[in-house]
Amino acid sequence: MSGLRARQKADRHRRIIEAAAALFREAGYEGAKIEAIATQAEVSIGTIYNYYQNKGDILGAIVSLEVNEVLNAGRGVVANPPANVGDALDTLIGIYIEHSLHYLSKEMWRQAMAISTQQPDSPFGQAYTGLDRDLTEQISALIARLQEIGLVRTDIDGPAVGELIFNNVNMMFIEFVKRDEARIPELRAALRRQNRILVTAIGVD
Amino acid sequence: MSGLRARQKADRHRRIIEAAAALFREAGYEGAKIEAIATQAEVSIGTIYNYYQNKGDILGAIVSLEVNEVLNAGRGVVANPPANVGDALDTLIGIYIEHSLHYLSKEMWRQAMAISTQQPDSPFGQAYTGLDRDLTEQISALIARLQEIGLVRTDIDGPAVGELIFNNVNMMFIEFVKRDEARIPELRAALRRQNRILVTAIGVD
DNA sequence: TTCTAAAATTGAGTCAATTCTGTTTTTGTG
DNA sequence: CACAAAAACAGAATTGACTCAATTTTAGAA
Repeated sequence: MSGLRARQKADRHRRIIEAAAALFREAGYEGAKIEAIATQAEVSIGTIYNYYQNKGDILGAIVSLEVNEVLNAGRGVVANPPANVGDALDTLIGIYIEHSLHYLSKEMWRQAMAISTQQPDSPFGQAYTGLDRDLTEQISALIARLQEIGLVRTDIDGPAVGELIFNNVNMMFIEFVKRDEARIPELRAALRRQNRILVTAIGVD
Repeated sequence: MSGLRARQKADRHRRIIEAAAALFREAGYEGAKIEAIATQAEVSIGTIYNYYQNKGDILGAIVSLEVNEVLNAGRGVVANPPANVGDALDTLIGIYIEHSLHYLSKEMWRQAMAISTQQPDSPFGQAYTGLDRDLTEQISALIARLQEIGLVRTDIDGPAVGELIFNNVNMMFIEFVKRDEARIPELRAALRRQNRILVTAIGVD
């Protein structure tokens, strides 16, 4: 049977993640001591390190859950985009931004981003890079879809536009999480203003 | 006299920075122990923490030196840009990128970027945000200059274009320092390809 | 059921950043 | 030239992430 051991393992994974997520929210990333996570998850410190390479990887697991939800929500927009380039971009980006603080606080995002640049080769660092790539591709897919529909000129460099847009969104999002007082509506407005330039450049006349 | 104390202070600052810069390069950021920096700078551990709030701030001081050099070098291009929008952008961005690894290794950049997102309110975090803003403004200034010369349409949103370009450059640079095997020529080529879209959008016909 | 190898768990111990408190140096005043 | 207050220094003590050797649990063969 692959039963007992596998079940216990999955259960411990879940308990660790839940305990960590709760403590990260309550006490912040640094404030959540490994010992406290271990106690709350009812495992020992050593066990946590058997499941995750380091504290950052625990946060990484939580971030992946969130970003994958965002990607999923984005699929709907790519399949059925609003009939206008500006609105299409705004809708997709809006989904990214509105979902982003569902499970993760700004402080958790800051930590996650920091770890992913600090240790790009760690499991989490690579996963994070992969998620960024998936998001970029989703934007590129939207551009391609808009080309099919005839809303975007077919002679533009789609992938390059996708990268440009994602990089800008990502950087704006980084600045957003760096300032606790920054608000979502202002972020979206700034992005619309920036994207307007691209919309006129790539839209059919 | 405000002499002795101030002179010793400046001297200690310099010794700490020099020791840290040398050790960061040799051993990497994590590998450079505070104790070793203290020994090499001929001060005690406590004194280092009297001068800098934490290890990250020491790195921050070094990064500021580098970025300020880059900004300085950029001024020349803004004052006298090449007579072509694509080349002007490429020249300014080229200066940024080529200077970037002069004093700082990729590993040091990664750490610096990580710390600036992790602790946006620390002295270094704020300084880093300020440097980013200065770079954005320099790009916007170049756009404005190109508008004066008549190379860029005057009906476009200059500041928004500046932000868009800088955010993209910055994000590409982050990805560049995250991969040790990434090379400068490829980075610059990718940026040219992305900027081409904007160049056609904002250039006069 | 009993036994053995493999897998998983445990928590005391290690290591390095940061803090804290007592000591020394500098300054400026009488 | 003392001397007291302020500033700076020193390094031992603290703290918390992470390691590792010893122990416990599980799987499955006999």
